[in-house]
Formats: sequence, structure tokens, C-alpha cells
Amino acid sequence: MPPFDLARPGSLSALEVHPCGACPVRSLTVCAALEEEELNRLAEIVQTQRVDSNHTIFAEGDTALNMYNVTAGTVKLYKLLPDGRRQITGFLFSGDFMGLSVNDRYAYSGETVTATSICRFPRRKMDQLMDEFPKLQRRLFSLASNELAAAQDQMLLLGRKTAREKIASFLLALSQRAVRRGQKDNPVHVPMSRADIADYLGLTTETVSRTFTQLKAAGMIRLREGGRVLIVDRTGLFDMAEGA
Amino acid sequence: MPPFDLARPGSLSALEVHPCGACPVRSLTVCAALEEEELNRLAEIVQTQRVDSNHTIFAEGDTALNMYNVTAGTVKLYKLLPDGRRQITGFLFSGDFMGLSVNDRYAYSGETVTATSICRFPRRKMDQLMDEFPKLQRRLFSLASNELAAAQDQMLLLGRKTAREKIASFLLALSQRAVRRGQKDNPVHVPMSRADIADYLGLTTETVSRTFTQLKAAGMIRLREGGRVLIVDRTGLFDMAEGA
DNA sequence: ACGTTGCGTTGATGTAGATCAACGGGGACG
DNA sequence: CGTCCCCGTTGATCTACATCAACGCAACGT
Repeated sequence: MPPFDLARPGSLSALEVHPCGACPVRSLTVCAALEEEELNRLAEIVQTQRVDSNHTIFAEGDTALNMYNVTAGTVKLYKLLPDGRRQITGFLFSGDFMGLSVNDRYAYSGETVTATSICRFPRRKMDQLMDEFPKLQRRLFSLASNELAAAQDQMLLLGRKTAREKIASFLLALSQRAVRRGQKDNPVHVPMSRADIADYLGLTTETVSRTFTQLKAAGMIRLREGGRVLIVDRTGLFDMAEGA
Repeated sequence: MPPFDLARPGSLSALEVHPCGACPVRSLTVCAALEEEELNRLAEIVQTQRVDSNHTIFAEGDTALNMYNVTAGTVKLYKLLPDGRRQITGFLFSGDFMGLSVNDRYAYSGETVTATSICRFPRRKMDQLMDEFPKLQRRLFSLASNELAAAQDQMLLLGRKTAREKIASFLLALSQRAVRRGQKDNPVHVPMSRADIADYLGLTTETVSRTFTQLKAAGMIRLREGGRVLIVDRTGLFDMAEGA
């Protein structure tokens, strides 16, 4: 996982002036529901970048200089223990926002899973804009509230669900998020590795693999090419996710 | 756990007009850093209540009519699975805020652990005040960001830490939060039951009990009367919490 | 004073998922 | 075109923690 480096040719395209008005994921993200003027001001401070897969965008403990918006691709956020144990706290897809911070430090690392496009907003300027445009601040507050709710769901999953319930919940959550992004929800696109799934669900790669095999054998899912999972029995999967 | 009921005599004192200016926990909470005028407007919409221990304040799925501020006592927030498995997502102490919601529903239940004093803010009026006073909204945003960071720490704990690491982390976190509230951090006040601790850490009561016994035997802590835990070897406990 | 109840602790046993190990296939690269 | 390496899968075994069970004690009501 080579570090993200602005100067590194090949890992990034040249910085571009981005036409936010034409942004295909605008309605999903922080830029939604902003007025003309606000959007223009945002566009002034944003820089868009392409990042190759498996590159670190920022690291836990770094000074939080930027906020980011994913416009294409998949990103993972994670925390590490000193001995290397890893907890992935979230996956981000196009439209998702990251980079909220406490006392100016990132609380987690961010790394690309696939090749990714991101919008980068300098934090200082975002803070200014938030003061100027309460609507923007409100939007960020709303996003943070949603993330908080998702985090609580994930705590329930990590603390109290079995491996099968975790995998079922995971697949359904991916599917539902695809819907919100206007993508097809079945088969589900699962771009991350078994190891990433394991570190997200508090399992090992072996258990993730075995559990997929079990669900397949039970006729609830089918594994397809290119990291796609066909959900055959959505109701059954849902009941399993809830432990019913 | 009898339901919280406004009409129920004995569980609540009469509603009072609260002098927010004299509030001892103001600096800790949402009311911090508000100007005279803002504080007065907040005081107009707030109602303070006392609630006995083990009473439900609001339930997961309820229409989120209020936001709350704990001014004394301890509250737990939790989510349930259909079969009764429970995950406590947080404990709240004096100064802590709760009641953020997504699409007007509480994402978790709130229940008192001890006798508690709370300030209740009608959500509709809070929304108005947030529009009127960006500083208030900023404060709530900041609180939500902090909660989010705490939630991510808790995910790491639930997904990747051992029972001993969980208990050690828990005790240290309680201790640090006591400091922030200006209370003594040693011995730590642990007002919640073994069952609550278990449901917070993703363990069982038996494992919590055994782990306390182990830490005691290792000379790292001592168990005192009245739910107090003396931290003998803070450094050792810290190393244990991080898995080092 | 005496049962009852709830909580914490401790012991014996069970098991879900971790760990250790091996293997097969696909993609990258010389 | 072979070699390497990474990833996913499957099998065998281990273990941390859950489960089942018993008991002591303090608080409470009668």
C-alpha cells in the first residue's frame, strides 16, 4: 500500500477544475441542496483527483487538512492496533463523504480499494464556508448523524451477531446502498477482498469464505464473476441478518 | 424497566423552569459557548426532569420528539435484536447529549441506569433555534463528530479486542471521562451492572466478572464498595487496552 | 426473623470461530 | 511460457469465550 503522494506521477491525474454543476453524484453528497452561489464557492476550493487502487489517502493521526468526497470507486476507512490487528470502520462509495475529525487529527486511515475519484476540500476553507452558509453546515451535520446511526448498527453487528448474521447483514447493506446510488442492487457489487470484509465484520478471511460457501449451499446466494453476489433469497437473507 | 411516563407520579418531579445560567454542567454540553441571548432562548424551550433508575426515556423506533441532555446520573443507550440480544451503544453521564435521530425516529432506546436529571428540548424548536443560531448548530455538529469518533473506537474494541483488552479499555475510558467532567478519576465510579457492561463490550456477565477477577489477581485493579474500581497500575492497564 | 429475589462470582463443559496448514487458479512479469 | 505470488477455498485442530449450573450475599418485603 504505497502512500498517497501528490507529486507521484501516474497515481494521480493533473488537478482539474471540476464542473460541480455537472457532477453526477451531486444529489447524493454534501453538495446536494446547495444554491447556485454556494455551489460555485465550493467549486472554487475543490480539487478532484484520481487515485489508483490500494493507495493511502490519509492516515490515522495525520493532521486533518482536508475533507473528501468520493465520486467514483471504493474506499475503506480503518483503525489499527499496535500489533497490526485492523478494524475497518466503513466502506465508501461514490457520493460518500469522509474526513470529519476531532481536534484536527484523522481518527482513522483512508485507503482506496479500487481506482477512485475524489474531491478534496481544504478543511480551513470548508470551516469558513460552513460559517458563511448554514445550509452547508446543516448538510454536514445531517451526514454525520446518518453516519452515527450506521455506526450504531455496526456496533450491534460486531458485538452481538453471529458470523452468518454478519455476512447476511453485510450483503443486504451493500445492496441497499447500491439502490440509494441508483445502481442495480442485484447482483450486488462486492469490490473488496475477503480480508477487508473480515476486518469490517470482526471475523477472519477463512470464516468469511466458509460462510459465503454455506449461504451458497443453502441456496440463498450465488457467487458470480468479478466480485458479484447474486441474492437469490432476499427474505431469507433478511431474516438471517436479524437473527430471526 | 417500567416505561417512562410523564403522568406517573413519583418517577418525576414537577417540571421546573431551569436557570441555565447556573447550570453546573453547562460548560460540558450543548449549552457551552452560547451567548446570553441564545442561552435564554434555549432556557425557554427546555424542561428539566428527574427520572428514577431503570426507566425508559425513549425507545428505538419512537418518533424522535425530543433531544436530551443529562445533567446528573447515568443513562444507557441500546439496540435490540428480535430475539432479545442487546447491544449497548453508549453510556451517558452528566453533560452528555442524546437524541440525534435520522428520519425522525430514535435509532436506539434510552434507559436510566441510576436516578437521573435530564433537560428535555423539543426537537422542532431545536431545529428552529439551530437555524437562528449557527453557533448552536456548530456545537451539535461538533458533538456528533466526537460521538462518531467514539463510535469508531468502540467498533475497534468490539471487532478486534480480547475480553481483557475490552475491560481495560472500558475502565480507562470511564476514568478519562470522569476527568473531563471534573470528577475524580480514581477510584473510577462504575455505576452499571455486570450485565450492562457485558452488553456494552460484546461479552457475557460471567466473562466480565471473571476478567475483573483476573485483573484484580494481577494486581492491576482493586474492587471497592459501591461500584468503585481502584486503578492500581494505570500504565499496565493502558498497555493491556492497546494489546501491547 | 424469615423467605424471596436479583446480582456477582466461581466451576464444569460446550462450541463458534480462530488458527494452522495445504492447495488451486488467475494475473503479473521476466 | 514458465514462475511467482496473491487470493480464495477447504480441512484439521485449537481455544477464548459462551453456556449451563450452583452458590453466597445483600436488599427487600412480609
